Amino acid sequence: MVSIHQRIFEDIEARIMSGVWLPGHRIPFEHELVKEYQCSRMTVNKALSALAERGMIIRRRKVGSFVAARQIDRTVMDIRDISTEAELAGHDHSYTILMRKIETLDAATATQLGEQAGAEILRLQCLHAVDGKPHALERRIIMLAMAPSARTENFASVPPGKWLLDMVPWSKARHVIRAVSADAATARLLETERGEACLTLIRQTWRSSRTVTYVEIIHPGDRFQFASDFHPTEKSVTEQLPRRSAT
Amino acid sequence: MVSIHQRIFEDIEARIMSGVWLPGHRIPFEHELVKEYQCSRMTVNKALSALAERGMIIRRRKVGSFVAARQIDRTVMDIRDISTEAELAGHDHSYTILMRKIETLDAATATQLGEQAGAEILRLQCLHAVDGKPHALERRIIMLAMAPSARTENFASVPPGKWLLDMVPWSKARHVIRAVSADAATARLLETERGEACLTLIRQTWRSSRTVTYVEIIHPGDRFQFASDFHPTEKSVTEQLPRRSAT
DNA sequence: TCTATCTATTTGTATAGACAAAAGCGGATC
DNA sequence: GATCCGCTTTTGTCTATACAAATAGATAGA
Repeated sequence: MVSIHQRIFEDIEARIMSGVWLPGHRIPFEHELVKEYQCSRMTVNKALSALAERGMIIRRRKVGSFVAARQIDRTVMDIRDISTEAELAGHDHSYTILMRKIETLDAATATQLGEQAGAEILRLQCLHAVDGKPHALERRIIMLAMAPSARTENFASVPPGKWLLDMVPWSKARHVIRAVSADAATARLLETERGEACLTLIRQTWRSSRTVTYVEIIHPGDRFQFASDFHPTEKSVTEQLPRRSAT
Repeated sequence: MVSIHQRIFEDIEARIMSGVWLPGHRIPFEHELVKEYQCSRMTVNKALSALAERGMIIRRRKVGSFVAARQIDRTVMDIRDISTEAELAGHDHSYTILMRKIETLDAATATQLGEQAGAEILRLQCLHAVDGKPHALERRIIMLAMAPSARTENFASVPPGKWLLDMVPWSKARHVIRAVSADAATARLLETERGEACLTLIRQTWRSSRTVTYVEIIHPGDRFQFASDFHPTEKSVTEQLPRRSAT
């Protein structure tokens, strides 16, 4: 039992995905689809608007709707908290806080983060293990002004990444993935060779244009990779249970 | 000049993003918003449906609409063709085809790709340079059964990645990002040290569950990184000019 | 020839009204 | 208490209609 607009959506989507309608091809005008599907224009419009919203077609007044140039290579990557990721994959996750101290932001780091030097920060270093083997080294800075409750949190039971996501709202995130060679200290902690290629994820999150946290997560290259499947068509169904209101 | 449904959308979005309405919070019922904005229910419905489509709220009949749990850490990563990327950044891009030969798929590679050994493939190796410096080594396999026109294409004027995107439809892609140490051959081509950390992107694309192409793109770690900004709210505006129809 | 204006077409937005589907809730019954 | 039934609320879909905005193409004018 599907609705009409959904059927129109899927019919057109299928023709685009299968290559029957190639990029640039003009999709029937709304009034033509109205005739074809025996429904009102609003219904057709809803279907086409959804396709446009999804980037599959482009619509221009007086001109028509066209199959969009292939959305070349934009992919959605799930970048999860390590503990969440390990759990999902059915692995065992543990972590150790190696360092936790409150200091003030030095000039160099401040510039790097785009913040004022002298701001009070919590600096954390944390070693994650999956199934007993070192899996990632986390170096984190938390701006205490943006997350004051971090001052008294010892992260004994919840790892900092997860804790922050639950406790501190953010509005923008920046991710950078790079490959670096392990320096001596990192190699020792990760139980790998010095110079070994490591996959580093850097994440900086902001709330109203002020940094909330900055973190580097360094994975040994032989034990970790990012992967994502991408179906250009798929809806992002991320049903999240609101069964009980948090009032 | 914004439409009403857009204003409703943005008002609610802003309250969610700022943390005024936390996850689990009940959003006013449609009829309440109708009163507040002095508009019809269809208009309110459009705004709320869009928010739901975007995953920011969850709607349940008879119950209401609720702010969704924070979409923790899903980020959209633009993984573009190298030449496109370079152009966008205003850099100069050139490439050399190092190898181009037609062979049959050996057993090991076939297993890796999930295809039948013995299939005819085009094997390519291509060195990309940006602003005159080696930037990436591309090792590609094209399944000739899925892209027969590749047989006669010499990729002299259009790099293989771009050519494939334009010419060959695909329905699914898989991306893997990993860090590896450069072996001797790779290091020489990329003009870097052996053992240097490299950022490798692997992409495999399928059409109707058969591989179209498989490619490894190896970047020197000191000259490349993946980066993406993520605003949980933002629409994915990928305006692509259809000015001239390709009929 | 070039420019400004008009016109027709297509999409975008909005409305009021209708009914359907889902689901919480209370009451009746066993 | 457990189960079923019907009531009510809220969202989901659809229609018919209307006008606005954009704009390609035609037309008129300089």
